[in-house]
Amino acid sequence: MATIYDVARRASVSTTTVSKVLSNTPYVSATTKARVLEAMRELQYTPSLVARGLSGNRTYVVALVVPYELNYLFSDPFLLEIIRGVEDVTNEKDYNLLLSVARKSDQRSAYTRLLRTGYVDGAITIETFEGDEAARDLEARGIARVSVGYRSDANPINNVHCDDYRGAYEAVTHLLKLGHRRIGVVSGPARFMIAMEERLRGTQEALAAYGLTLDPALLVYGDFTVESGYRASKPLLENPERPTAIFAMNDRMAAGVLRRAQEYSLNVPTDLSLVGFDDIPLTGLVEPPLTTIHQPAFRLGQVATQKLFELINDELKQFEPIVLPVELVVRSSTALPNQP
Amino acid sequence: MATIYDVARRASVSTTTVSKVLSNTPYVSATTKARVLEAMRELQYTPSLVARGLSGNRTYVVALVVPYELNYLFSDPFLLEIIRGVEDVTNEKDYNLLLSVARKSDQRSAYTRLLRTGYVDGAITIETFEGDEAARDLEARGIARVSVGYRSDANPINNVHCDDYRGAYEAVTHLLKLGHRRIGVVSGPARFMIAMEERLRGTQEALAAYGLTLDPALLVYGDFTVESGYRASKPLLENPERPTAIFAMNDRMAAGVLRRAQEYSLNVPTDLSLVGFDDIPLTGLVEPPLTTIHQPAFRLGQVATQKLFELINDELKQFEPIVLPVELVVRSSTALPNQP
DNA sequence: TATAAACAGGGAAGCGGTTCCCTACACCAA
DNA sequence: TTGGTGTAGGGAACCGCTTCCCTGTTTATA
Repeated sequence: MATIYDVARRASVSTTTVSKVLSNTPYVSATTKARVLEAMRELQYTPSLVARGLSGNRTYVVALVVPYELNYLFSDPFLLEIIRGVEDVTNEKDYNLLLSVARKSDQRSAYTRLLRTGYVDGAITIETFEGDEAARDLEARGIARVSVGYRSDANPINNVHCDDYRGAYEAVTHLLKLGHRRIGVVSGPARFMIAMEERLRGTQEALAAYGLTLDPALLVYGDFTVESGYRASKPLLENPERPTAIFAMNDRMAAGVLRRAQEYSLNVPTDLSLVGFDDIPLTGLVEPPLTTIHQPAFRLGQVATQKLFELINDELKQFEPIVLPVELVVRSSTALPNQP
Repeated sequence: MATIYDVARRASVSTTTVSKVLSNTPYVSATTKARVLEAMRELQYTPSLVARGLSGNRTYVVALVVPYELNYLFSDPFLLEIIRGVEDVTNEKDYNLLLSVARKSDQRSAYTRLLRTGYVDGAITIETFEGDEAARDLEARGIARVSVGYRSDANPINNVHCDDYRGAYEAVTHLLKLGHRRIGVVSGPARFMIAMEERLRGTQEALAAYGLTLDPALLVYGDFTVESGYRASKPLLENPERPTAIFAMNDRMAAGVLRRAQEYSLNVPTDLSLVGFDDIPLTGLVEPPLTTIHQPAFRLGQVATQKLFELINDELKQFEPIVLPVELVVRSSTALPNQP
C-alpha cells in the first residue's frame, strides 16, 4: 500500500504539502496540487485511517453501543430502524460505524475496551433498563455520547426519544372515541424505564379525560417479546369482565395478544380491539393488520447521530432531550365495541 | 488518557518493558512485572488500539460488508441472524465489528474507503447479485475475506453457505409426499445467483423423482420482498389449472403469497399448501404458521467468522466452500391436497 | 520604491505503541 | 581465569500522518 511518502516522492514535494492537498489547506499552488493529485491517482493512494487517528485525534469511527444481548436486539425491528438511521448519517459524514454489543456478562470488556482504547470519536447508546452504566462511563471519559430511544432516568441529557406520553394518549383516546370503556393494558417492564411510565401516564390521562380510571386488574406486564404478550394477556381475556379493547405497549406483544385472542376464538376487532406501539413491519402482515402508534425510528437514529456529530465537532456542549412526534396509524384491529 | 509512557514512568521502567509485560514476553522479572501491572491498574491504563494498529500491523477490526441498501438488509431477518453469528465470534476473539454498507451509488467510497485505508484486518462479505466487485477488490489488496450466504459464481472460494439444493429438494419432496402433483414455484431473482439456481435444480430433481417436470407456467419470479411474493403469485392463483401447492424460495415472499391467497378466499392449507425458505421469526407469527426450510443463519455467520480468523492468522491460505445443512420445519401451511 | 501582507513550500517533532538490537550482569563449564 | 549462555532491561528507530513553525518569494499598499 502506498504511503504519503511515496506520493510525496513521486510528486517531488514534501509530505507536508501532500497533507495540505489532502486537507484542502490553502496556500498550495494549483500546479503543485495537480501534480500531487496525479501522483495519488497513479499510486492508488488512500491515506491510512489508523495513522490519521494516531496523529490527529480523530478515528472517524463512532460506536453504536447496544447494551443488550444481540439476540434481543435483532429481534426488535424497531431498533433496527434506529440503526438504519444512524448508519444513514455516519455514512454521509464519511464516518465508520462500529457495532458494539455490551453483553451483560462482560459489560466491562465488550465495549469498555473499545471506548477507552480511544478507538471511537463518539458513541450512540441505545437505552434500556441497564444501559446507564455504559453512558456514565462514556461521560466520565469525555467521549461524545447520545442516547436514543427508550429513555432512562439517569441520563436526562443528550437524549433523543419519541413522545411516549402522546402516543399512549392517542392510542387510548382512539379506543375511547370508538366507544370502548373497558380497556386492558399490556405494559413493558416498568422498572427504570421512563418510556413505560410515560405511556402509562398517557393512558391514564386519556382515560381521565373520559372520566375513567385504569382498573389495576386490567394492567399486566410483559417484556416486549411476542411470547410475553401472549402470556401476559391470559388474565385479561379470562377476566369475568373481559375488556373490549387492549392497548399493548409494543407491536410484538400485541402480536402475542392477537394469538391468544385467536386461541380463545375471539374475533379481532369485533370481539376485541387491539392497539400496538412502534409500527414495525410485522404489523402489516398479521391478520388483521394492527392499528398502532408509529414511531419515527429511522428519524430517531438520524437525529441522534446528527447531534452526535455536533458534539464531536464541539459545536455543542450538550443538549436537552429531543422529543419526536408519533402518529396513530389506524389499520384493521380496532372497531366499535360489541353491544353488550 | 494514560499512555504507555505514563505507565513506564510510574513503574520506573522503560516503555519497552511495559510493552513486554503487555505482550507477556518472557525475560521480565516477576517483581518488575508486578510493579508494571500495578502501575497500569493505578492509571487505568488501556493501550491505544490506534497506536497498536499503526505499529503492529493489526487493527483488531473486521468489517462486515453488506453490499446492498441497508434498507434492504434490515428488512431481511435472515441476514440479521448471520450478523448475530458474526458478532458472536468477533466478540469472543476480542475483535471489533465494523458495519460497512456498500451502497450501489458509492461502492467506491463507503466500504472501499474502509478497506483500502488499512483499517481492517479482514472482511466478511454478504453475497448478492452485485457483491462480487467488493470481493475482488479485497482479494486484490490481499485482505482476508470470507463470503457468506447467497453464494455467487465469481467467488467460488472462501465461502460459507447453506445447502440450497437439498433444501429445495426436501421442500418439494414434502409436498409430493403429501400427494401434491401440481406445484407452483416462486423463485428469487435468478441472475447470477447460484443459490437460486440450486434451489431450482433441487425442485426439478425432486419432481423428477416422482416422474414429474416443472410446468414453466408455474414458475414465477420475485425479489425476496413480501410485496414481490404477492405480485408474483397472481398468475399462479389465476391459472385455470391452479396449483395445489406453492414453494416460495424465501419466507417473505411466502408471506406475500399467503396474503394473495387470503384475498382469493383460498384457505391455506386446505385449498393451497405453502412452503417457504429461511425460517425467519415471521413464519411463526402469520396465520397459519408456515412450513419452511430452516437455514442455520446464526451458525453461518459463526463459521464464516471463524474461518476468517484462520485466514487472518495465516493458519489457512484459502478454503473450499463450506456447506451447512438445512432442515425442513413442518408447521401448519401444508396439508393433503383437496380431492378434485 | 520601501515594506507589510499574502502566498508556497518544507523541516521536524510528535501521536502511542512495537520491536530490533544492544548492554550488563550472573552463573556455569572448561 | 576465560568465555559462553541465559536472563533482565533499555535505546531508539519506525509505523504514516498532521501540524507547528520557519524560510523565501510575490503581490498589494502607502
